[in-house]
Amino acid sequence: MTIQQLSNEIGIGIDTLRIWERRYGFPIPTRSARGHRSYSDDQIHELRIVKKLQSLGHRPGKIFALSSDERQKLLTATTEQELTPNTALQPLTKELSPVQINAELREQLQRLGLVSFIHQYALPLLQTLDQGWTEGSISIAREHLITDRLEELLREQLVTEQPTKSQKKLLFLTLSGERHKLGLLLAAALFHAEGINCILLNQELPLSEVQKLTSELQVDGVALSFSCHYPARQAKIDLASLRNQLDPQVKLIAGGQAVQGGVTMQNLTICTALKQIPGICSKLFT
Amino acid sequence: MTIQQLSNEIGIGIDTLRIWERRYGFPIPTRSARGHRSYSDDQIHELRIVKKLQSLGHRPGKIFALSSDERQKLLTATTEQELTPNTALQPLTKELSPVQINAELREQLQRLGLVSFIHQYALPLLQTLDQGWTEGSISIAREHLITDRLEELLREQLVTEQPTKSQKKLLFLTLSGERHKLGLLLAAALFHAEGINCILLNQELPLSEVQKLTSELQVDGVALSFSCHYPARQAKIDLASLRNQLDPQVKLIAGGQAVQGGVTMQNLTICTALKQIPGICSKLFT
DNA sequence: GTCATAAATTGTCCTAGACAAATTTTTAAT
DNA sequence: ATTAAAAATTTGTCTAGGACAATTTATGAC
Repeated sequence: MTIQQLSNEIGIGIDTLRIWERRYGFPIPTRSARGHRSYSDDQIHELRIVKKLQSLGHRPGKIFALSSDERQKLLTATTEQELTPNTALQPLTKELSPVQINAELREQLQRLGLVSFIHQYALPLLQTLDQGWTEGSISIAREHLITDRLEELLREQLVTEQPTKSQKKLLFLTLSGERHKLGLLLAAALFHAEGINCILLNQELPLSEVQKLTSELQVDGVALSFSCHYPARQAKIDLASLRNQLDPQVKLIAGGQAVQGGVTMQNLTICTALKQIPGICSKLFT
Repeated sequence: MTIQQLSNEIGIGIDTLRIWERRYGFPIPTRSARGHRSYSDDQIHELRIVKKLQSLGHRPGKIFALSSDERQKLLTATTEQELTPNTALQPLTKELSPVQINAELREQLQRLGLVSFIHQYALPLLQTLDQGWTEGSISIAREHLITDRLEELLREQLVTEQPTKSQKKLLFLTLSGERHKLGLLLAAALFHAEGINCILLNQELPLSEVQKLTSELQVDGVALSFSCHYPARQAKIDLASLRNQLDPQVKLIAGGQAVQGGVTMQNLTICTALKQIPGICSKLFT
């Protein structure tokens, strides 16, 4: 596997991969005849764990000082505590076909209602998938499959259930370079449950286009999500720029790991947890 | 705008941007205090046009030999001929709100049926959007918005209409690095119309995971899409590798610009146009 | 005209170095 | 001993210029 492919695959920059090799001596790939790097499956797997540990707050220096086994241990140690065991999820993560997955998800949604479904079912499910990947009991393919079905179901909710006659309209989007949209979707679903008219953009949008769209659609606010992969510094800059471009009356809401670290600004609402959404709603729109 | 952001935004590699500057003298960005490149809005717009021309088959050497105006002319000249004017589309591309766009799309779908909707409405619409962007009459934001609603509608069709009791199951996916999924979605919708049970993955999948998923889901075939942004060489390699990994009984179908250039292989079906889908269906599954 | 060979074009990789932002450690002061 | 400022370390992203294989175009022989 090429350095380019690897970078794409696990979401670590090419420059970063090279400098890790130079500084920490890992990963050291084999070289092709032309001297190009070629990574093994093992190295890819190791790097996934490294990436995971990093996003959990550990720094490269420490991560690379550990052996492969120690890393694995650290990973389970770090994630374990957060797990809320839920036996109801077991079948979903194991044997069901996509049709059955769909059926199961829909049934749970019916039973719990949208809000409880997200908090009591979807979030634990996502945690379990994560945990399962850590343990090696769930393949990436399966994780993607289930996440995909869940996304589909939630997206459907945004369209089909007509919101109550709230005049409030919110635009949900991610900026170019932010490929993680699940968090945004969950947030949108919860805002939807609060009676907000939610417009969710699946495509990533250049910063400069956001203003055009908000004025064209005459929305009352814009909600953005910045995952841990988005440079926190950049998120801050982007939000400031956006706040500047937008009409002061348009609310600006940001969520995701990259904005947890004390981004503060006039006229900007940071959403640190999905639980806050009802509160944010009533604060902004009443 | 940073070189990294620019690269993300328009889909041209960082190395490529630098070497274009070295070789062709464009774009030459201003430099920050530390010597880092900083691109202007004009340059970004120019580069979008360059990218477009390139994907239309023109080579960089020629593109960069032209002036800005000449490039614009060449672009309109190249795309113009393909346009099938359709006045019915006009309102959609101009003034409607997302809710109205949704309504309009749904009405057309109702009226035409899925297959005709795609051929007679969706494809011309996408062409018009493209054309509109070229002329500068449609913003990127609006293009994304409409594309997004269309995607949503089509994706819905795959779920809601239960396919007839065909035993045939097809998995539709894109490999890591392929971010364009619209073509795949259109194809899936047409296969769906042929009575195939279509499982569409929204997430990009590593090559190595595809085999696991096909065997786990026991699908009868896998369909992949490779847009013009995917390196054609790589697509060929990936397909060969995949064909090798998969059970010979599992059909392999590939589409998109990157596989138009004479990729041939045992037991691989190349789909060069959406019109071919009914034929492919009957050939593979009867 | 057709085919093989040579030349030009093009994108991606290479090395090695620099530096700012963020974080940690050390030092100084109360 | 706690806190604050200063120094050192860590980390990711940028820089430059070079190399080369894959592809496309031009040249020449038949």
